[in-house]
Amino acid sequence: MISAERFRQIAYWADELNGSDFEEARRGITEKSFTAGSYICHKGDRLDYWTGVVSGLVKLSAVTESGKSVTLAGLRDGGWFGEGTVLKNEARQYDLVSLRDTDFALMNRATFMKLFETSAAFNKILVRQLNERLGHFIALVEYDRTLGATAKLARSLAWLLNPVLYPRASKTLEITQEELGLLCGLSRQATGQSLRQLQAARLIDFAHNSVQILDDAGLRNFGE
DNA sequence: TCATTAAGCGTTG
DNA sequence: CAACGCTTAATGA
Repeated sequence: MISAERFRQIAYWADELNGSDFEEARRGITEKSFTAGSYICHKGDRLDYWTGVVSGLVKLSAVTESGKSVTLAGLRDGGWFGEGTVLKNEARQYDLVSLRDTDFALMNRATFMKLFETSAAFNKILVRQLNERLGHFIALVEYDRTLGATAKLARSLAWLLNPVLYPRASKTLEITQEELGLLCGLSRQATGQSLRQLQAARLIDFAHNSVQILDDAGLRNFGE
């Protein structure tokens, strides 16, 4: 269980819930840490929690038939995920890997289902998240086939700044080029090169350990 | 063949 | 000391 203050810190949606729902949610959440490089879960595992990334960086990936790993999404601090899996009460369909030391907030399934069945505000939060993620996965279909390296990077960056999934996110990301490469399926040097291209196009700026987004619409539409 | 990558190394913040 | 840029040899479409 966590304090009300802590709850507000780690869940951007906390204050959308009314008093009793707020309490219900708060009581159902615990925190857990993972070190860099560890698997939070593999495909097929059960993970019966709605999960928030408090701090750190997480990769959501799948393994193709040919055996290579494909990243489906990156999750940064402030993001909440797994609502689809908890709702359907099924095993995870993807691998979840922490790219750095990461702290998670976990809402247990009983709490999640109770809120789902009784709280309109909670449903509103869920629908908003699911809808946004649907858009992400649709974009992903063309992503791998048609887009070049720089466009891939541009889309990944745009998603890490998604205002619905990360309403509190600043325009500056603290992330290394290697981590960024892991997230969008690029090597370190390809990532660096693409960053320079996006900078030349005035869509971003970057320095050691950080990327600043200057034009999110431009990033989303890059390469069209 | 041409493009991309992992590995190593010197430099930088 | 970790992150970055650059070179090189290997790899693969």
